[in-house]
Amino acid sequence: MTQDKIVSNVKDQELVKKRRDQMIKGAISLFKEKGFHKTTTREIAKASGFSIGTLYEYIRTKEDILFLTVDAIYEKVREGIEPFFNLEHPSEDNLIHVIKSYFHLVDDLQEEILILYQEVKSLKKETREYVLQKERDMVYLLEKVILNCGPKQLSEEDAALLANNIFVQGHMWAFRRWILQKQFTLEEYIEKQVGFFLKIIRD
Amino acid sequence: MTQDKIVSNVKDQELVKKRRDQMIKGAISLFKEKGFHKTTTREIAKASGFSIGTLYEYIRTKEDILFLTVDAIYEKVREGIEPFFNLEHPSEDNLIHVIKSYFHLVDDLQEEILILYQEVKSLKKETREYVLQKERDMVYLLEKVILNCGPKQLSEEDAALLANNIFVQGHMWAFRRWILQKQFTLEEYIEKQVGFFLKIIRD
Amino acid sequence: MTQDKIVSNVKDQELVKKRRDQMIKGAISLFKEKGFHKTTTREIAKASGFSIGTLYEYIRTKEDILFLTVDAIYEKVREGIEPFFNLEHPSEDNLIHVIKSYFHLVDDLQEEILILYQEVKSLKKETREYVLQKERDMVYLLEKVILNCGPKQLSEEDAALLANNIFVQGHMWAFRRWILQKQFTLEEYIEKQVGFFLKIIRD
Amino acid sequence: MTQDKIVSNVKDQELVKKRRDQMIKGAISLFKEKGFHKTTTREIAKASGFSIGTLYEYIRTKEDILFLTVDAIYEKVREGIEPFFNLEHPSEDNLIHVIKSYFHLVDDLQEEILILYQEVKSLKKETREYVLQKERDMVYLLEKVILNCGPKQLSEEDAALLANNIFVQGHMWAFRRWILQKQFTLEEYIEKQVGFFLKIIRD
DNA sequence: AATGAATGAGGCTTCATTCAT
DNA sequence: TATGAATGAAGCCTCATTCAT
Repeated sequence: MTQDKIVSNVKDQELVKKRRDQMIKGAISLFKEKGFHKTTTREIAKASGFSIGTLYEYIRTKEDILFLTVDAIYEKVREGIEPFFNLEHPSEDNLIHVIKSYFHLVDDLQEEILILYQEVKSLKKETREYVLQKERDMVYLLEKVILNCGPKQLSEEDAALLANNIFVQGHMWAFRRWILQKQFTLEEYIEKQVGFFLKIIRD
Repeated sequence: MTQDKIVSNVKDQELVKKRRDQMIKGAISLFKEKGFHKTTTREIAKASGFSIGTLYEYIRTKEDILFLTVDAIYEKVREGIEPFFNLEHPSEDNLIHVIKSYFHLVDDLQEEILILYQEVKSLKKETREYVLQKERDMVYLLEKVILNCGPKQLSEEDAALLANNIFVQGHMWAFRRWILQKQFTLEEYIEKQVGFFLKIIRD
Repeated sequence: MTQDKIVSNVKDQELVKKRRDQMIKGAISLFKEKGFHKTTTREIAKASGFSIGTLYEYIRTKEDILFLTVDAIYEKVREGIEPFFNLEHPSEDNLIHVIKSYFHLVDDLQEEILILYQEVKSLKKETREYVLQKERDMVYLLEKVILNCGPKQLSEEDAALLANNIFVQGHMWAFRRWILQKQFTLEEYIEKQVGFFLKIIRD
Repeated sequence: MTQDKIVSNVKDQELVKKRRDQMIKGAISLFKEKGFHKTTTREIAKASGFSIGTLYEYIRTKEDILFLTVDAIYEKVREGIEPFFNLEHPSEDNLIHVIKSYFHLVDDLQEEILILYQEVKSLKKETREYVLQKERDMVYLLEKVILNCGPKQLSEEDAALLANNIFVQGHMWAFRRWILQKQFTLEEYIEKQVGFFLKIIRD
């Protein structure tokens, strides 16, 4: 489990979980506003509702907070999509439904997505690898559905690339909102992107 | 002109240009490695080949360096694509040529693209707007070509969205290289993405 | 209260008072020696008996230290005179006693007085106004006594000017010591100035 | 001569005088505004009408500028009073005339006087002694006149102290203007102070 | 477990002075 | 003589982390 990767002085595992959740919530709201580097540990402690001393009872370094935060965001995304996958009975309909749901999810988590794009680089190699694996897992899931439910049989490679495209097209709704959200509503955006996608996989 | 937005103590404009170019070169190589926040002004001065005092003769604050750097990257991209546009005689062939050239360019500028994704947020509103306008201009150019040379007439909105998709598909070659470059060579990636694109614009 | 005008990170108000008092003591001894501008914050921290980090837990900027210091000096002066005023029963005797005590006080606080003359200008408008008001209050007190106990009735304006003269004649014992203390002992100086003063207020 | 105490690279003595006069004029206006320490050598060069390089052709260190400036102010004061002394035929009338003229002079030179009070301390011992001697000389002159023209014979010591009082009462019109100039016009101030002075020396 | 005062390395920036032209 | 670009020591301040209570 993710949180086990971070050492805490406190023994009570439930408490650790609770405090870290407070911490993540505080950190996300601060990182949205000013980014990881411009946010101080004191600010995080305050936003989490406890003292700087307490903060350090539950983590070792500031980077630990970034890791917990980034990981939590990936979990939010995963939790937000997984329920929509019908892995037993894949179908184009289900695929489209998954994609649309994913785009709605990204719209909800815009700022969180931005944090990923800006701060993952600041993680050290090992933890970065760990969180990127989560992304890989999700892409792989989507790839499988694409592969199995297209009307026409796609190559694995095409499916893999299309899965990546979909993922990034979701993200770009967040990180290019300064241009996209001026021109499209979310629904328009979804319709168009799904439309393009269908042209590719059909026929 | 961009550099006029940053105040320098030095009067000789040629020298200012020269020193700032040294600076940008040094900064890019450092930002690639460790990002803006973890790079110190002293390191930038050293990498630029002059003293910290000299550095501050040519800028006012560290953020000025980020602005100059980000702006220079956008210029590199612009200079790298513009020559390929044949605006007098738009054609599908030219469009495909532009797109392929752009993907090759992105491959060359991978690290620079990453800097954009990670650090533009650290610019203050005004300068951020300024550089984003450059991106908008490029997208608009591509949009026009897409609009005029499709075999089938596209709507302006479709063209706009497709232009954005192309741009981001370029970038993602850089920012998702941990996943894409494991599965595809650059040429394969280009072939596939262009193939998808053609499916969309050709009926 | 004065110290409330300066923000501290530390919550314990007693501790804030204690640390700031250490700070003021250290700062005064340094400012006496080399003035505000030539004294570094590190020197002040060291002279105060704590680290630079701790120093900044109790103030926001170097100028805050100057304000605290200047204000403390004004307080020293006020505390040094006020007890001598017999406001219920004003009399020439009491007036003379006050003046003499004040001159002795100035002799004790020579260096501190010099700090006022040299550094108050470096305070920003608002805080400068604040400390000058303390001086005004003291002058006004003296003015009242002069007005009420002269053998001959003085005009308010004469009393006001005489109060200022007395105050400055005290200060000048400090800031012109290079000339006055070569020619007079403190007692001689007091006798003469008081003598002159009496000539003015008596007929 | 004063300026000989400061070394210059330039040989032409007339030029040295000219450039230094420009420099003093620039420096005074800057010191009035922001004080010696907050004024940079670059600003002084600019206000003087030449480059930082040229500035350093005429002085050795920033402190040299302070010395030249302070000395020039003392000279202004001296030149402003001396003509009024009638040393051959001392008289009370002449004395009063001198004092009044001096008070008017101080009114003209208020800001310059403030510079003296705030910055003389920043001179190194030797140069400080040098300029203070100029003040001593002026006081001594006044002392002699007081001694010789009183209706009643004063002691040398009384005369010396009165001379100092007059001098400082002039200065205080400048350095306590925040309180005095709210209550008195210059003429009222002069009348009152001269009135007090006459009460002391007559009778 | 929780607190928050203390620490000091290190970052950004300024500016007096020099020196090649 | 005049210029102004270059220098780097040094100043102010921040902030991640520790530790005694």
